[in-house]
Amino acid sequence: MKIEQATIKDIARELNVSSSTVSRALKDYPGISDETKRKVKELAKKLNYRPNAIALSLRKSRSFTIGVIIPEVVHFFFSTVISGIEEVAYSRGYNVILTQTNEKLDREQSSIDTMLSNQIDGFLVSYSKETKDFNHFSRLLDQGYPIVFFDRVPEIPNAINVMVDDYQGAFDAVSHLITQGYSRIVHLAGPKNLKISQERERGYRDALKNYGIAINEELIVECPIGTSDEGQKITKSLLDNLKQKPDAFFGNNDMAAVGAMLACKAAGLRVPEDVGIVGFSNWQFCSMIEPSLSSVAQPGFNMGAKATEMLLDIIEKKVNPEEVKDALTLETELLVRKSSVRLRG
Amino acid sequence: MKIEQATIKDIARELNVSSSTVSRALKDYPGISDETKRKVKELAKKLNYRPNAIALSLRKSRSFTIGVIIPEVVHFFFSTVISGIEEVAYSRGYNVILTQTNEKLDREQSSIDTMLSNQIDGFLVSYSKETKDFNHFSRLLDQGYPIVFFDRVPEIPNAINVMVDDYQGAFDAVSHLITQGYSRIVHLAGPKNLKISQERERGYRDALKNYGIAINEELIVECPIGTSDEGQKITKSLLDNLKQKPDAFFGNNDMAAVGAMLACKAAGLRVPEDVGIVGFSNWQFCSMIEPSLSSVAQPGFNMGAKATEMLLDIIEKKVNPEEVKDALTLETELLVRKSSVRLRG
DNA sequence: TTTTTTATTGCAATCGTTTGCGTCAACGTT
DNA sequence: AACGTTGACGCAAACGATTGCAATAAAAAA
Repeated sequence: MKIEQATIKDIARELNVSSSTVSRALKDYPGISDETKRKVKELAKKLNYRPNAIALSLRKSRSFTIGVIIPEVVHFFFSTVISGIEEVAYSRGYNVILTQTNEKLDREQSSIDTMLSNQIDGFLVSYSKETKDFNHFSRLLDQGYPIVFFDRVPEIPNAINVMVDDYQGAFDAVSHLITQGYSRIVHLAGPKNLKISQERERGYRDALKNYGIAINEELIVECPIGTSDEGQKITKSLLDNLKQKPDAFFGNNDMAAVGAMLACKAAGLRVPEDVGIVGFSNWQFCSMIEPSLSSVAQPGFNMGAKATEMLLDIIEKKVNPEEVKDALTLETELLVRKSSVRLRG
Repeated sequence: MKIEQATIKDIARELNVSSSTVSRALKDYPGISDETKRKVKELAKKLNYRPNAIALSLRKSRSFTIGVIIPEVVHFFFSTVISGIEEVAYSRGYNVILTQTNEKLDREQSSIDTMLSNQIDGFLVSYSKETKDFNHFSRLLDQGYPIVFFDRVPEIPNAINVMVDDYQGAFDAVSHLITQGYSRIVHLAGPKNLKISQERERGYRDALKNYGIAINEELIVECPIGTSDEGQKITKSLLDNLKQKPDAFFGNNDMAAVGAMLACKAAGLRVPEDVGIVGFSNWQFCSMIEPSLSSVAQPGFNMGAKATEMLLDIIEKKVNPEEVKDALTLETELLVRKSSVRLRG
């Protein structure tokens, strides 16, 4: 049988005082004699008293819990973000309740509902690929619920967004490929409705423009799923069908880039001599494959940490959400490895 | 300003009935007139009423929340486990609150404390590498708290454990290497205090014995950290120092195995012709590297799902913890890829 | 018409904690 | 001796929902 936790009432009864006294004694409120405080604390320790956070939540209409909504846990980038969130939340005394949407809108909706029921103090969200309409978030914002979006951020009024500089990251990656002498650069793009995909594509285009290279729309291919299989198939079909063979691939993510690498190898092309490849996200495996994959590192941990700091600051009213800059952009870092270097520095 | 949620009282006041009536009407209790039910439900919908789960928790001493304690989120295997946990918990109407210990015992302790404060209904835990003593868990079990351990499971009375058959997985992997003609097989072992490490080592030893190969203790090396860097360094020093060069590596995990692969390549050895390599866990990158890495697949999602099913069954008293088998072992699957095949099938 | 039944609803306690306000005795001041 | 202070504590309401036990009125039975 489950042994119930000792409560303030138990302590009060045992000591023949009122619960108010016990409560105040435990918190070192003035107006309680040292003698009483001593006795209360002693008994509390002996009974292994633990305040009931649920009762506290009810009283204060605060739960010291934040809700995290992400597309998928099994995703290196998101798992690093979670790690950052967890660290900050823990150190500031908050709990994290987590749900993954599996990229489904209805899961997103219902997760929000149960979190609201659970009186969470704020949301941290990266929305699903299915989400094209943001009314469910706007409504929450209007009602004054603190929300901080990260990575996948919506363009709606009053939203507070933490993201990486996808544009710059892509721009850097493609510029790097160009300076390495690659010029017919394929972009394995992401889903068009995600702002991050748009930004990365924009960075790709601008880098080409910047070096005076004409943009060939045939070289921009959407990879909606984002697996290495998909990248492999798409790359193969490009290699088979394009008259002008491409000589480099910039992947919207690392999985697609690896797919491209495998397809190139299978086609007898050497990486990086014949084909240069750069990915995005810097998954752990980038440095473990042969040749090692250059990639744009996103500061996942940092993003989670920053987003959480910001959310908690808003919750604790340390900052006014109206006054906070509506977007915080974190720097990416291009990690140049073997897959994209054919000139000696 | 945050707009407060409508409560039962709000509905009651508006309709000039008591809160009891509203409560019963909402739940279709008998003894409430259809007319009243209609009006209550209508207004509830209009006010966007959402039951306050906190109040409910307080009343019922149940929170419909389970606590998950894991070493690290950023770990492919654990993230798949989380995914499985999340799925089952969600579908059965439970919330998941998550903490990572970062392999620290004190984090483990304090996570348990805050979870207890939050009246969670049960624990799902995979303990930290620092944990050598299980009193904090035994105490909880004695008090009747439902706990299900997964992957890293303790050997304490009454514990309910879900694990993979590490022994068999290791046995299969090493047997496979032997039948491929490798015989001087190194085992890059895990931390000695983890049962999973012990089991994998036992599988390694028994496989060798089974084929009549003498066990050379020099070939069993502990890799306490478990990164690819560590694996690489250790492998290099083995290659440099052993008189009898090893011809295969069985890694306690994939990272160590990849490290071994890189070190071998760096030493001019060919994989799999000169050296065979098998890892453990089947991380995503296994199929993306060259040569692709053979590995023992652990059913992470399934493990998370099973453990959660079991925990919720206990919580909901669908099963009696005394009667449940104290251990559930899931099958592993050896995925043979290029890194360990030098004989044609 | 009186009594019994039935349908519908309200009261109040409960879960554990906090907190504004009141109480009461002991003490100090003039 | 009468008064004001002060120190130490208790009462009771509140947070939101549930639920056993009345309570009330209307309908049915006698």
